[in-house]
Amino acid sequence: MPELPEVESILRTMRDARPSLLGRKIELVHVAWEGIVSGCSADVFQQQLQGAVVVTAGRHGKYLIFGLEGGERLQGKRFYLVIHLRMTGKLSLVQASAVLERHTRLVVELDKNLALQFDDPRKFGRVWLVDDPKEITIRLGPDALTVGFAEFTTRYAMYRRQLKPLLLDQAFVSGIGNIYADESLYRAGLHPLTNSADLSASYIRRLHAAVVSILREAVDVNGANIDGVFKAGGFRVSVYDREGLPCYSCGNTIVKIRVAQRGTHFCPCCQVKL
DNA sequence: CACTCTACCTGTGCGC
DNA sequence: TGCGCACAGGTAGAGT
Repeated sequence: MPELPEVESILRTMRDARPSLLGRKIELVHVAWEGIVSGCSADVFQQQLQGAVVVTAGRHGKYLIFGLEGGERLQGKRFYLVIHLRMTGKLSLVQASAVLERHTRLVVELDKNLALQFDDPRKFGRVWLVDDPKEITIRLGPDALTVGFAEFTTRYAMYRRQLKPLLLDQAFVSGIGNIYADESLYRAGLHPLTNSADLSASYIRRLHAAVVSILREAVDVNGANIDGVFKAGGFRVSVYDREGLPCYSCGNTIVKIRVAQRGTHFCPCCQVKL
């Protein structure tokens, strides 16, 4: 269940660790399951990737964005490989000789005897080739890890809806998933069913601070966790998946409800409905 | 705009 | 032990 911190962790591994994905030339592309490719056919995807060099690596919300140059697509012009891991996707930089796993959907073979391998048991993950990453990110709000208070407030004012689905809405702010939505609301002391229009300015500030601090802390502990076992990484959850267990703060029992078809966990004592 | 529901998928873990 | 089924959740899209 990669959310923003897990994707950031993968990005840092690919970009900053040795060996790095940056500078690698794509030699061969093997699409093991065609449904993974969005926006063009698997054949076109393979042809256009082959020969290109990875020159940049970035992220917006839960989307990984790799800049490419060379190859057969629009000679001389940079283009982009965009990857979304959705629920169960796992991306790793492996030795080219690595044995495919049962749920390997895509292998991008690189020079230096490396390969980028995309495993995904549930086939929810997707990859795109685009001329401009905005084709994907135009629909997304600002990245939740770095969004400032002013922009957060401006965008917040565009909606009046329950806080839980608002936080999950990638058009509002991008990168928050079910786990960190619940954790952010707990830290902010806000009930998930509270309507966004009912928050005072100080509560909006508190919500922003909660979101950003939770994500930063999660990024920090995942950064220490290099071997690709993610889930919630080293982050210690306070409410998520803790139904029936005592709240760390007040000792009352954590409750689970369904909000917008999602499991939603909160402390009925610490989280007030305004 | 807000909301609800469905589809996409398969591994897991429960009740019986 | 095994069967059936609800459940997990990110996103798109359709419908109210």
